[in-house]
Amino acid sequence: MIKITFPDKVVRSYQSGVTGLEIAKSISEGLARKVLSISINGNLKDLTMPILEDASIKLHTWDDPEGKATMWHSSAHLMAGAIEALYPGTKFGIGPDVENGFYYDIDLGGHTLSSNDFEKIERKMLEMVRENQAFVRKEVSKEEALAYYIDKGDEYKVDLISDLEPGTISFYESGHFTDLCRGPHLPDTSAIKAVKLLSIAGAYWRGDESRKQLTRVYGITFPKQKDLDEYLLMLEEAKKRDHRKIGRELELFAFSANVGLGLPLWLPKGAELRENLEKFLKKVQRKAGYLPVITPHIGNINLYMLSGHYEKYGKDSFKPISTPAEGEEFMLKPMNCPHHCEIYKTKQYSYKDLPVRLAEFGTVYRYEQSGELHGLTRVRGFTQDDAHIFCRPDQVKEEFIKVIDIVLYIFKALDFKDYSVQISLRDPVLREKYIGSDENWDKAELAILEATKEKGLEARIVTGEAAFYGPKLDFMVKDALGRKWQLGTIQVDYNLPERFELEYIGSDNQKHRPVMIHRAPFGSMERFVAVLIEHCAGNFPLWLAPDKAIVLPISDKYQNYAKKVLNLLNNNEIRTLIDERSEKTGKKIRDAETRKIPFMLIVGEKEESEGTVSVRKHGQGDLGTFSIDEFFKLYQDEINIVSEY
RNA sequence: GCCGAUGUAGCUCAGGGGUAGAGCGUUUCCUUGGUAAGGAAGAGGUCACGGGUUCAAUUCCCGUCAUCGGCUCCA
Repeated sequence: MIKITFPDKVVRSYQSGVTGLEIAKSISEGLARKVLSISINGNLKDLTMPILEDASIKLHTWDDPEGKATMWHSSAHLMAGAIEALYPGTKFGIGPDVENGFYYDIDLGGHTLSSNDFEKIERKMLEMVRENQAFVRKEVSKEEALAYYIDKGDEYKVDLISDLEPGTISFYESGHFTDLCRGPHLPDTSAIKAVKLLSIAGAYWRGDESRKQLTRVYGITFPKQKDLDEYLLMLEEAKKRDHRKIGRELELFAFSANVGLGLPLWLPKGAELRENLEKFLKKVQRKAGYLPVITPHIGNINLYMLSGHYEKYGKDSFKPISTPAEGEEFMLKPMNCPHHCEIYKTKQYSYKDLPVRLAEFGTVYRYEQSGELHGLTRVRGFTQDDAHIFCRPDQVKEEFIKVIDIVLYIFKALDFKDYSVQISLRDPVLREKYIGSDENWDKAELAILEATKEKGLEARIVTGEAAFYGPKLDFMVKDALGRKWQLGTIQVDYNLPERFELEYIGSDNQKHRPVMIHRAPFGSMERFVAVLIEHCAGNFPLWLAPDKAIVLPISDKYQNYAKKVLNLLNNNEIRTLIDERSEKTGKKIRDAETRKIPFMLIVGEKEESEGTVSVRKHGQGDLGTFSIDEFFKLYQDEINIVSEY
């Protein structure tokens, strides 16, 4: 007998060799029907795996991330089996579960697959589900595994196995399909009730652009048809929050082929929104001791050669601009850092002067690959809410923490709760990707790790994602469809100060090198606004909304009074519109609601005679009648909701 | 840049080898109405662009461009 400990600390005895499925059955038949996989001592395993020793377990159902993962991983095998049956000779790369479903990378030889083929594959998958195929684990030696795939002619699997340590390798067999796989899997396909293939894409083998491109098929499965229906409905709803759609509907921004790809045009309402955000951050930065600077949109090519940016990114930039002077070339500014370094160099600093914090809403231009452009989130011309902090080595941690505080304050003010934090360090192998000494890199990375720890931030550490001059701390927020975008970024840099020979005079009367912190709490105005739009679905908080109110006269007879109200509000810095059309009030309200204008002020005979307005709040309905002064108070109370930094 | 899909009015979309439709929006007129759509008439299209097949192409084929979903990249 062995002792099995459940998550609630209850301990029960079972025969040695009992399986997760048998344990589930011993609890209830209902659980046995729902259970998908098991964690044994914290390791995710097959339900059919015999448990031979005392263990702590947790049974996973669809309600757990682990249960979903098992279901989707098995579904990837199911799909691969269906594709192999339909397209014999297909070679298989990898097929993991992902956040929403699964994919499989396949090589169909000369055949091409398109979304028109999805239905056929889905039908085949469901057919295989009805056969109730079991997932059977087999363990073989590395040699046997290699022999199997060499014989099958699947070079991708051979490639994968070759990288594995010698020893036992597991295969999973379901129906006629056998796959190299660590597992775990469902006991059989019976839990899979609804199948939907979602999209098709090219994906480079092992994520390497120089290697062959495989066909990646994305899909998702559910234990109930209803769950699939709900998921598809959720996707439809998410599309309604798309910033590109709302940006057009609310007249915030646009693109023009004549102006150029990825070069956003900020329309009047979008510009107002952006300025509100800029004003907000400028106020915060003024309090935090930042000094505004302004630098040109172009810079001599030598500046970027000095910084190292040209060597690293020159070929991916807009081409240099030639001038009438022989051999003279300028670049469109791809980043602000070198300019700010030059500003630092215009005077001599004492250690007592540091830190110096230079801030600029700096517009930069980067020639992003055409396939990468995406609404406002990935563009070729954008404005960074940039600043560079030049400080003494002993000030790095404190300054870094202060920047984290600004980022967190902004996220709080905008109600961004669902963000993740990532620490990007250098790749210790590909040393040539970076400039500067290992000693400086170690110092910079340590500073970030310490500051993050001190702030209690739960950060994911990723090696190889650092900028070429220093490690980063990034704040990522998801868009409506769950795609992660990097917004706020903070970077520690010991290298550019060396390249630019930046100095300050220390208390020892000697020259010392300052440390530079690059930081942009929004990241860029474009991307931040995009994510903000998707976050609030265009229903901006009052302090950000481009237009605050609209006056709706009930009929033409009250136009004069309506205009009086309009002027009164506009003269009091409340951006207000008026709807003078000869339309019914219901229509005017409907249109104002659609335009997501925070306040609707309805005026008719009653209001004119009393000198009042009837207030309707966007999304909330009628608030009743207010004198103008009462409305001002209502407005001020709401606009002051943002707490002070 | 690469893979796949898509491209018809300002927007959302239908149609289909015989040169084009709806709703919303817009314009004009009527209507002067109290909390999410009043009525009528009109204007608006090189059916993305360039080739090819055909008596005839917006429709079929090829190419280009753009957009969308991914991959790669992201200072």
